[in-house]
Amino acid sequence: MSISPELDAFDRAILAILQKDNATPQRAIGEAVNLSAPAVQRRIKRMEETGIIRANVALVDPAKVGHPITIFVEVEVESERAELIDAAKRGFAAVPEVQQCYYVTGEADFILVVTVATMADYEALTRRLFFENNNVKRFRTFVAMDRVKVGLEVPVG
Amino acid sequence: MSISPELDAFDRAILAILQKDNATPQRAIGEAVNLSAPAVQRRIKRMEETGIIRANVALVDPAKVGHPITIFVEVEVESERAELIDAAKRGFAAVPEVQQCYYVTGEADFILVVTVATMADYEALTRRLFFENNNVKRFRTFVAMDRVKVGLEVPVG
DNA sequence: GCTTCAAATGCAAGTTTGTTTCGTTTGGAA
DNA sequence: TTCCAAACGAAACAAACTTGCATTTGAAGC
Repeated sequence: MSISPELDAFDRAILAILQKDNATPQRAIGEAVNLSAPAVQRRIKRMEETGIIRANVALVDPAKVGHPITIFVEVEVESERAELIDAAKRGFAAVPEVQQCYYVTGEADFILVVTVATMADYEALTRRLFFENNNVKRFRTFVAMDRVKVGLEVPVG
Repeated sequence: MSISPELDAFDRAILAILQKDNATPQRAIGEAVNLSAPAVQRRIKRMEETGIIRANVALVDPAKVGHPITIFVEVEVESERAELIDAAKRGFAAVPEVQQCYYVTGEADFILVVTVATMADYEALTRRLFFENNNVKRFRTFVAMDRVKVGLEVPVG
């Protein structure tokens, strides 16, 4: 499929702006990178089509919508049989409170980022996701006291 | 400061849409939630002003811009003196490759999410951030083999 | 029960932004 | 040098956002 569409300096400059604020008018982007608005528009469209831009989204402050608690969970599984791992991936990904889920090497198998309203909710979630799951050997919990830096920005410079 | 401006069902429905795609026309949002476009626009504006919506951004596929490797790092510090912790927070947050940084309870003090082009880059980063930092006692690395679910979406239902 | 007032709404006009068209330029390859 | 494909900018066009205004709604006070 994708013929790795080789980004030039214009594309990178545009991405840097859009990763900070994708509501920036194309005219303004154009002025910033020395390109006309249509040129900017065509490049953005192409990057969306090729999947370089995965999505355009609003970032919501979790605390202000009733989810003040962010938690990291390291999960260790019993068996790494492909079939069971896939099931675990699907299971974790399907839970809205699980914001992020990574399958990792090292002393754990999965790392989850979870957002909840109360510790009671987290406790209920652990029961559902871990205690009632035969393939989960053990898990470790890290509660965030400070979300020092939160984002999904990728350096493009 | 903010007198938590109490979200109603309309606001939540709008947020749910914007967290998936903030390029959705306000008219379309209006149809989905049974409100006129101006009403939608005013609610969005208010949520942006009150900080419920933190930002509007494009999500970029790291692999397609030359950062195919995502790594989690658990960092343990020597001293938890407020001054040193603050310095660590500032130091981590200032690094572009550090996409996320949380100060946590538990067996570690910080958890970082790092995005790099090569393991050599990561190795160089560890030298800079950890080995050359007297307050870092130890760190553990987890390399992501699969980014099962990646986002910052917060449940609002 | 009636009045009042603040907040939110919808419609319609006005403005900004996004998109398409089209002719031109640019950089390579034949 | 010629040719061709890709990308560009200016301008016309379409769509979306924004504002003003009159109306509705709901709760508090009389």
